[in-house]
Amino acid sequence: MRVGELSRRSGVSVASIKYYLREGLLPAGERTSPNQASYDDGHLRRLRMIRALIDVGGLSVVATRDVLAAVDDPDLPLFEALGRASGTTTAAPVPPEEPDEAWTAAARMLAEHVDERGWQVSAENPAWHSAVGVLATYLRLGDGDLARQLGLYMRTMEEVAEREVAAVVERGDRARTVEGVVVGTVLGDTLIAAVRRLAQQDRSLRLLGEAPTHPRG
Amino acid sequence: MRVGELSRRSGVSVASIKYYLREGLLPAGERTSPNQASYDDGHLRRLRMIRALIDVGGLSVVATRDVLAAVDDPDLPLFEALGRASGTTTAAPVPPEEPDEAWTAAARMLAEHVDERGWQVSAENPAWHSAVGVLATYLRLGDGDLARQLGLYMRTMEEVAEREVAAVVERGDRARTVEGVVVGTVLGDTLIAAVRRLAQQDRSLRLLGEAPTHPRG
DNA sequence: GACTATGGACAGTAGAGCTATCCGTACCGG
DNA sequence: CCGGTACGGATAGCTCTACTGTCCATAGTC
Repeated sequence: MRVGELSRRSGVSVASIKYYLREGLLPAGERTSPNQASYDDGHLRRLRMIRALIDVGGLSVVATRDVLAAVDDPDLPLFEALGRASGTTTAAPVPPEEPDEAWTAAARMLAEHVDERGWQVSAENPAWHSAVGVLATYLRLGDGDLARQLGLYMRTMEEVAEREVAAVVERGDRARTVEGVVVGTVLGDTLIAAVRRLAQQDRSLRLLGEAPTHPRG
Repeated sequence: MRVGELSRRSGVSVASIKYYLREGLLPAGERTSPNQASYDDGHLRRLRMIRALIDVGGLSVVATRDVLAAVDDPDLPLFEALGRASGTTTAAPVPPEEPDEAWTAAARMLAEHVDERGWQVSAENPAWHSAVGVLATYLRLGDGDLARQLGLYMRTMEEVAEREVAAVVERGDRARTVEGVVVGTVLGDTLIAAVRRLAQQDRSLRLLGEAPTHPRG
């Protein structure tokens, strides 16, 4: 198919498709003549992924390109590719330019919890810095209430990750698997956040007795 | 204190403070003369919250303003204020302009799970649309793997919310409580996402036997 | 052969989030 | 009370992101 059809079928404007091609998010089409090209279902698929990562996952164009590059690299271990999606989540706090008191305390706290659960994680995992940064921010803001929930979050996310990884193991095709994992990881953040809000509304209703303004349905 | 000290103590430039004042994120200082004002620890606190919500929580300036307005409104029920923070998370997918097949299927799926767990949530909760949007996106992208994890996410988030709400119940001061809840909710998303990444690395290591490139320490 | 579509290059745009400048007044040390 | 710095308020400007529009020469299409 040509670019017009790709645009119609994906709902993405031709101008934007050209932009994604320029920025390296979308591979070039197959040349049919020195200045003509044709695209296939792979391009359509990729385009839909791009929009999902940007619109739903909230990634920037650059972050999306990097994630997709990791997906495309067949030499990258599966969860290394996933790791590339790590640094791409919602705003990572400032890097440890000069670790202040809060940062140090936060790092110690995380390390203790991780050791306690026996997790094997690398310090290079951007998620590590991200977690420490959030913890440090919360400590700076006052009481360590969020910090006290860290154990809870780790316990529940361990179960979540266990099942997510298990679901991946029983697969064949590497390319499709990686795609699914990356999308699941990035979109999963948004889904989990939304589900958390729903759960909070339900629980607050039960525990605080506050009535919802409009029942669903 | 005057604006210079506020700037020094918060690490936010005077220009940015003026900007936040203009945009209504930060209340005006107390007038000491027709064109002079003084700020207190409340302003400093608020300023730190603003930076946390923007830098760590990833909220936009406008979203931050709205969340803070809800925090300041003493008539708003506690978890109604929290609900205001809902629409502010990472990128909500397109509103249901014209509910296509995927959207309808996603909505049905969510409704079934919610009914199954007996959650009481309102359709006005922006998190509802957000969840449906993510689910629909995943369905459009291909297999419904993420969708199959929905039950897992709901089960685990129910436990998380249960404990978060319980932690809030045992409090007194409304203003501080709301602040803590909002910060905990928004920053919690980032923390949970980071912890999920760490857990995924650990579990993938155990289940897939992929060695981390650099062990922590 | 007229007409539309295309690839490629590049300039332009809109919005977000600041940042800089200016002005007239206020505070502060000497 | 005088010079210098700080302040508040208003407005203009800047940087970055994510497109969008225009142009041109060539390709495909009826």
